[in-house]
Amino acid sequence: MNEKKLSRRERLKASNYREILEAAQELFTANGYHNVTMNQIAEKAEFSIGTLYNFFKNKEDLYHSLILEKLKEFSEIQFLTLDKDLPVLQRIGEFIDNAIRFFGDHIPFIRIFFAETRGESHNLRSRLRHDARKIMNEIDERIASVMEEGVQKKIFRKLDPFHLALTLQGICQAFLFHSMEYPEQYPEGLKAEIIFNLFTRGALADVSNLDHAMDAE
Amino acid sequence: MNEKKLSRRERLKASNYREILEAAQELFTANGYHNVTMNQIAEKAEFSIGTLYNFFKNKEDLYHSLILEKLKEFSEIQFLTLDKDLPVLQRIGEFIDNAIRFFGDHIPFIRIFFAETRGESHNLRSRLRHDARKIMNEIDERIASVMEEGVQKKIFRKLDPFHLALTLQGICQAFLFHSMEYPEQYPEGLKAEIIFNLFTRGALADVSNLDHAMDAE
Amino acid sequence: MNEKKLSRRERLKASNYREILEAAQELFTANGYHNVTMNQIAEKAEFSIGTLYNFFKNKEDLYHSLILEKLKEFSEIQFLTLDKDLPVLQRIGEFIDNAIRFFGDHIPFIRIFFAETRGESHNLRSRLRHDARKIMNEIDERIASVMEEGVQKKIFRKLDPFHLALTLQGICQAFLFHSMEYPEQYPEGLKAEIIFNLFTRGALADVSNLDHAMDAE
Amino acid sequence: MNEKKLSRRERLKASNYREILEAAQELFTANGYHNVTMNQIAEKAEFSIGTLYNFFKNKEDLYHSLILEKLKEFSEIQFLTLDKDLPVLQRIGEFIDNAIRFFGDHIPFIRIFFAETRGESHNLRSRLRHDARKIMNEIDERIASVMEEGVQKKIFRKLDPFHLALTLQGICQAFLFHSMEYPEQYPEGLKAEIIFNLFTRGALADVSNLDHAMDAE
DNA sequence: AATGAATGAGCTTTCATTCAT
DNA sequence: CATGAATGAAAGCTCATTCAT
Repeated sequence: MNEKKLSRRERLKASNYREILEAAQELFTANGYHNVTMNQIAEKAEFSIGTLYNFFKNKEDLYHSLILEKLKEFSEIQFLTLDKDLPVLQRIGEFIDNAIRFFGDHIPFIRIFFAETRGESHNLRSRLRHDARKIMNEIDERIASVMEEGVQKKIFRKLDPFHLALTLQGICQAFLFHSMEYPEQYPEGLKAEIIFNLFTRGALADVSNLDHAMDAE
Repeated sequence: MNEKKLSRRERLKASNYREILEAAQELFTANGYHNVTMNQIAEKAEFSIGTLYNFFKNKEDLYHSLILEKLKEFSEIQFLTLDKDLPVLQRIGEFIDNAIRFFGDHIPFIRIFFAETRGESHNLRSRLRHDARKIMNEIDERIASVMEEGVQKKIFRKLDPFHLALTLQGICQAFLFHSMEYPEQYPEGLKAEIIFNLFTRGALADVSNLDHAMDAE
Repeated sequence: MNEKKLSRRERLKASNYREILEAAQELFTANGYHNVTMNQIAEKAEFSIGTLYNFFKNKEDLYHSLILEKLKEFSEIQFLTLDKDLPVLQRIGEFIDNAIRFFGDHIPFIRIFFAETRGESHNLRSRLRHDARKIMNEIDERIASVMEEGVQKKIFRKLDPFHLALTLQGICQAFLFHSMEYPEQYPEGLKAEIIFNLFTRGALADVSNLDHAMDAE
Repeated sequence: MNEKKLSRRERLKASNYREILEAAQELFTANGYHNVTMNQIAEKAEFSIGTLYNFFKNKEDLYHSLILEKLKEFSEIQFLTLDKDLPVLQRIGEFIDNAIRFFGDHIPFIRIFFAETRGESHNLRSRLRHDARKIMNEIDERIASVMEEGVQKKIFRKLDPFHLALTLQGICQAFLFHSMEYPEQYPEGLKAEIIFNLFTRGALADVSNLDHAMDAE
């Protein structure tokens, strides 16, 4: 009984925490970190400012928590996929699927996400940078190990597995960004096969003929 | 004589303009838009604040001018290359070279650049977003037309040329970002051949065998 | 039985009261009124904030209670001494002893004490000011009456007894403050004799020669 | 002409600086540091808040400047007096006069002054503490050297000159405080002779008879 | 009684921008 | 044109206090 009571309080607290983060996410993704005030978040979450500061040390901390939470969610999904007992190429196909689906569901978030892990992020936010990078690296490393598996099984060419991982991530992100900026060009959604095809087979029509293609036309 | 005088004035004006932009660039790349004050820029450029406001309507305008200037510089370099009278693959090779070199020379700028073209950039800066995206699109379109040329010449597989352009850009950026975050992994600089190789030939060892590879291992 | 229960409760209550005040004293003396939060006091006292507000109307009230408690303690000690059946000069000697000992035991408290009875203490705290001053005045008056006794017994010169009281207090406080700021100059503790000597005999070597001393050297 | 122009600007600036400090002094002395807001000071000084922050780094800095300015003023007056080519006792007499007059003119300031040099002053204000104490110490040392002169000239008893200095300061301050709290008791102002008399001659009627007085009555 | 999450008025401080000189 | 002191809206954050449990 006592436990139940405690649990209810804790559940309430956790629920409030989530509500604040959700309100913050909406505002941050819509306006960017610097263009959102704590008052706005409080208002949207229907709490007082003081309550925000009971949950988070400061604005940075709130932001930090928000980004890392989403990133971890993404990371867990991808780890589950990459760890599956499936052929290498199928795992990679699923990885691409996941990326498209996850960011499709969080399209506006992708911007804030990249603003943090790639773009402007300085001074005080260096810890976030560090933490976010760590998670991203873990994902990259995990893809790389799948790539290595592919190389050893002679499915992939004998290339640096990490380079393969970067390539996959790069193509995914380029398509994601473009579909985000011009959603009208992808009426039925971004197709994972396109990315998969480009990643696996490359651009060339006739690989055996590369030298010739380079010199003369 | 009058003309000379005006010309001298104009040269001076242009030089002051450049000095302000340079001071701003250093500060913005080091600290990010929101963490740089107009006073700091004025101080670094050795002008008074009032003078900054004679050159630029406001802080946004200054930032806007700075980003677009750099972006145009990059765009011009790439257009010159893509317009050259060279085989398709060589133009693409040079394009990769240019990207690596340009961002290598402006490494800290790359962050602010992507913050604008990809990540957080909102509200008031929507015009900058629009303008920057326009330039980026022009580059993408120009690459796409080169890709199309490659497809028509049967050098490239029969794929959407714009998808090929996105793929190339994606791989370039993935490597650039990674080399920026972990410069120690690229002691002799990022190699254009790696990117070229991955873009053109893809990951697979034996393309003819794809179906088999997907199903069983 | 009922009485016993109540009594136990009351004892508990009184003990809690004391614990809160002690925690508050440590924090206030270390950081000053404005730099201590009710939360800090609650934490240090190992109670919840709510409990603090069951004992004290508000922060002012807590502070008020704390200061007056200490002041009364001091006052009681000095009254006991000044009321003793001893020669005037011995009572004064003991008074000095007490002052040194009391503030020696409560060195950090002396600061907060003087901040209240002398320095900054305004607006809302005017009642505390009034109450504290009342106690201090009672002490001063009591010393003055001892001084008057001394004057009547021709031990002291025919001076205003209250002036004598002020003089004694002034010398005591000057030495106390100095020893507080520079404790290293008083390795064996502040000596009551020094104060006693200065108070009773003054600075002059040859009192009869005062006029001469003033004019020529 | 150019010089005149500059001078006018500088004079204006200095005058604004003084106006802000004066407004601050009035408010601080009336309400204490923590009960005065920067907005109030700005309003009273008839400037915007921003202007306050052009003159002072922050609230602490403003306060710091104010206290030290007054303290230096007092210090200079007393140094001039103590350095005069006059008999020791006359210099001390003038010192007392000065103290009474200075604090008489700045009666409300005395409170804030002692709150700083004696009472509550913590954390961030430790530098002010240090600076203020330094000035006070310089005064004390200067008095002590005058006292030493008096001892060497056999005007004063063979006592520690610094103790004599402390005694003088203590008596002065006790009277000042009391006259501040109960101004109605000093209709014609505090008399310097009283302090001088008590300091020089002490309380005892018959010094030669001290031992007897201590034991019996 | 005891708790501690929620409150929100009110504080200090920043900084883009203006404009008289 | 150049200057830079003055501006003041608006931000982040604190903390005494309340009250449902």
